[in-house]
Amino acid sequence: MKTSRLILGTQRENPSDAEIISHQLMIRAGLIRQVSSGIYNWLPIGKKVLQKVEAIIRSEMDNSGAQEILMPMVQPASLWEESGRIDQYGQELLVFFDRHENKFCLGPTHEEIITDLCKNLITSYKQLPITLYQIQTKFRDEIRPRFGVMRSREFLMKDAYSFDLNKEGLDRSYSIMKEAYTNIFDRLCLDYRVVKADSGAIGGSDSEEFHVLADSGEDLLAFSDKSSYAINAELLNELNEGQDPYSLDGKPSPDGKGVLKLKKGIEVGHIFKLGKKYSEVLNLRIQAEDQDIFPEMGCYGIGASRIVAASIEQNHDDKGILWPKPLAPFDVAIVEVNPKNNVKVTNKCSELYEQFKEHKIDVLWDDRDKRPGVKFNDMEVIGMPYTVIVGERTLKTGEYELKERVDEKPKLVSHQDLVANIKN
RNA sequence: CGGGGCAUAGCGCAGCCUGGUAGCGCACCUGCUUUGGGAGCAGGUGGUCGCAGGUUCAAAUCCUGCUGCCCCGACCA
Repeated sequence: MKTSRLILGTQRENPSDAEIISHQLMIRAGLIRQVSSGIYNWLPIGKKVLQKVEAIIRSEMDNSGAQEILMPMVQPASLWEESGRIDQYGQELLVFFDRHENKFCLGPTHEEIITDLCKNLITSYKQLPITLYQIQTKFRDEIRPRFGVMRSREFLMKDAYSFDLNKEGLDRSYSIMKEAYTNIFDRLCLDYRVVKADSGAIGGSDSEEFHVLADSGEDLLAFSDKSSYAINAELLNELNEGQDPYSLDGKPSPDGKGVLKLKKGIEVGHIFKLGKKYSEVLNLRIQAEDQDIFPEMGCYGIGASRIVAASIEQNHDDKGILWPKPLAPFDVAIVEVNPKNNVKVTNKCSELYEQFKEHKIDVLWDDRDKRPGVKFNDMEVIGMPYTVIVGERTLKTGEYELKERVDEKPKLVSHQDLVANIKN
């Protein structure tokens, strides 16, 4: 891709209404533009990053044996009435009517739909265990959307649902999914923690949250300094009858080992053991050997769009985003210095551009007739992991200037090392 | 929903108090000069001043109502 054709959408100034760094940078780097409160357009660069996140999630989900499906965003409200959640969810559920005056809602989650689907799809216990997942747009009419895509009303989510014959099976499916989550967040290069959590409106028994550590996080997490004990402070607080969560700092850990330390986290994943809650209420009955059973269900969510913001919270400097390589929108940028001055420079860029493409390196060639500083700044704010600088200065030497985003200055490398470095 | 703030060009803002031709910087377009860290000069494009009503000869500006957006709180797989 050449920048002369790419809709970059970078901006020099911070938007006045963005408070946290990831929101500011997502707009300045041209990842998103706001449409309405909590509703965003994803521009080309942002969409590419989002797709990288999706691809990692998809590959680990597939690897775990889960099967991808796609469920509708629009759901009949009758299913929510049947499950009893229409009142429980309240106004966060966006309800509307079609031309026949039938009541529908925009799906904030899909337990009802998937359970209903499986009523016809799963005809025998021999088909269990099964885990189905989708990556899809959700809508929750949040009381107060904020911080860009961090807490938006419309957002991209991976949600998975497991069905097992019994509790032991559910434990297995749950731990398989937990392992898949660990792989996913590792590959996403996030600094995260797994904590015990409140299962909230989804219901069920055990539940754990995956939190990206960041000062801008909206959740308070408590960790023991001597053991692996970790819990959402909100939940611990409920157990301790509503005291100030911050007062937990320094208190003895409930597991008796060490004292509690507090940190803020961004919830990017949540896994639940639902049990029979939905299978019973929606009457998902499956034939087993000697009697019908209600399968033990689990559900597993990951906020894909939120991960983009969370990654930026952990990876930025005063110049812009510092994407970890697996998330970067491109592998490398070629900055062409003063394109109009010297055809040889352009020819060299063209040659490199083709070579990168042959090596399956996703390359962005900044061929714009702009001053070098403008290009450097643009490539830095969007967080290109590598930039090759091509200008008259180094053209003759036969070496290449390769600048890593995290480094102050470029280093001179041979052609062979250039490709090797970028692919590493 | 309670409290606070904002709404004027794609972005950032001034003008409003004291009514009288809608402005500045950045971005964008054209030309010339420049060229290794956000260039200079000259010319240019782009606005129902959030919406509706009112006062007035005249409203971005004064009055009333509404809407949208942001922040704090409550809430939140």
